[in-house]
Amino acid sequence: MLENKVVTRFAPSPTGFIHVGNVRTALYAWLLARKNNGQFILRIEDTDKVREVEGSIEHIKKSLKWLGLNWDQGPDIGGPHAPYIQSERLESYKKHAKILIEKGFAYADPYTEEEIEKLRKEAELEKKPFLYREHRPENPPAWDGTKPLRFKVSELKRTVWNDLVWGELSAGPEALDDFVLIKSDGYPTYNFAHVIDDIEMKVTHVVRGQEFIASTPKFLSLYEAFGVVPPLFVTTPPIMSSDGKKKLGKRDGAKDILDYEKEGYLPETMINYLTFLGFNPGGEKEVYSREEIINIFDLNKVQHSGAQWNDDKLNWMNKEHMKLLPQEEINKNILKYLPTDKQNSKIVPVIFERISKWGDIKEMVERGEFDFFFNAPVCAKEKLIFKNCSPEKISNNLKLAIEALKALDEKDFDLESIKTSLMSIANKLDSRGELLHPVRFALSGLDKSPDPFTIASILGKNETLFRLQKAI
RNA sequence: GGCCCCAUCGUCUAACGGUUAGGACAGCGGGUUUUCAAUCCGUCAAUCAGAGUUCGAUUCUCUGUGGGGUCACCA
Repeated sequence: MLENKVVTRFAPSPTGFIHVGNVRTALYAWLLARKNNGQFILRIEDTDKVREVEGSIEHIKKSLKWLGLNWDQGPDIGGPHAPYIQSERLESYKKHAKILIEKGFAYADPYTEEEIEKLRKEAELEKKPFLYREHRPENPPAWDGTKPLRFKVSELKRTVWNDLVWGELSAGPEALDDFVLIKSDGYPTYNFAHVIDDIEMKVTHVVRGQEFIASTPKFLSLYEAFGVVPPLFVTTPPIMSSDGKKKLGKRDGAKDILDYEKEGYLPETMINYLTFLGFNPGGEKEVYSREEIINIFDLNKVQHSGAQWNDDKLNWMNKEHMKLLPQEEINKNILKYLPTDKQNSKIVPVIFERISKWGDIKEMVERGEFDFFFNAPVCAKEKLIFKNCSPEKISNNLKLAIEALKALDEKDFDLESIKTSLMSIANKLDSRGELLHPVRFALSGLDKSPDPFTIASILGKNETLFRLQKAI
């Protein structure tokens, strides 16, 4: 029973942050595990000590936690196949390397890096693909750990395998070569380590990006050498950058996933958006909760081609998810992004309808878009004028507004009453703007602002009358 | 360049071989309570090309074209 459980993993290398491309692969692996009540493993692939970046592991864990991609086995929490950090599993790789040597599937590489580079250049000049196995040494030295250990391809054949997303895939014999298993520094290569780990950790579904399709024949030849049935492969399509048509990567400006948290996107949005970038369950619904996504997720409906990243759609989707939040949650978040001197709960609804992510509030505050709620604006005279009305007419209209508003009781000074009151005057004019524009501008001092009724209801009776009077 | 993969509106995508090729984002136009935002309504917009199979092809086959991936002691 337990043996049939779906086991997936996310295996990042600690070379910095993870971006949306990495996250989506992790997400699909997580969804697959959750959908099948399986196990999701977090494994750290730190076999390249040169590229390793301090603090990456914590940063990656923080990213996954923010997104809610919880793992069942991994660093810190452990599990039946601990440790989950490759640099702590070197003994295991060594053990498996020896098995391969004994079986005649591995040998020490006697060449220096320079010599190999030379052979590679020669092949390039002849316009032939470089294959190490064509230069395989006849009598390789015993492996003492100081030379790279290479896999020995035994059978050159066409490799055919099945992928749960793409269906049947294949590659010719040129995809098979004597690749390095253990580097001269003693660390295993990705090609070797991840296969050993996947075997030992009983991973059933290897979810990975399509950049690994080309090297799959190598992985399969390794499984074969060990006499182990390979796991199922689940290959995800790439996410393309929004401008060009390149696969999104750090070099093309892919952002740290935690930047999206800083900008005020909801984790639910990222999950929803990323799932649907390369997957669609059919139907017209697009906004889904995390639980709904787990239910509808289906490998058969994963796309095969790359999908361009689109910030507009992401923003739209984030707004949709924000609308689903309970009111208290919205209030709390908006107040969190407002400086202490501007934390007026009355302006919360006004702010909410103008943002698509919490971080927008910060920018609006920086642009001073809310200052008029707290300090009376200085109004340029000519801007009070609506179209080609005379100053006298505007002044007179403002007086009418003041009288009408004065008539309202302080307790009734709410949005509806103000609107009714002012509209009854405005409707009698040639154009409503002759009244509404100057009132709005007198209250806000801005070309773009909320409507006059809303502003007045927030400012309150006294302040509203004061500003209108001042404008006259 | 070799090998592998992919191809529907600008973008993300839907469509048992039979639909006026649908939806969403963006764009554009309009309504609502001046403007902006929000919201509602409307609108523009696609099957890469050419053969073949078929009564019928977005869908199946082949070729071409275009795009992507990969060819490390990186993962």
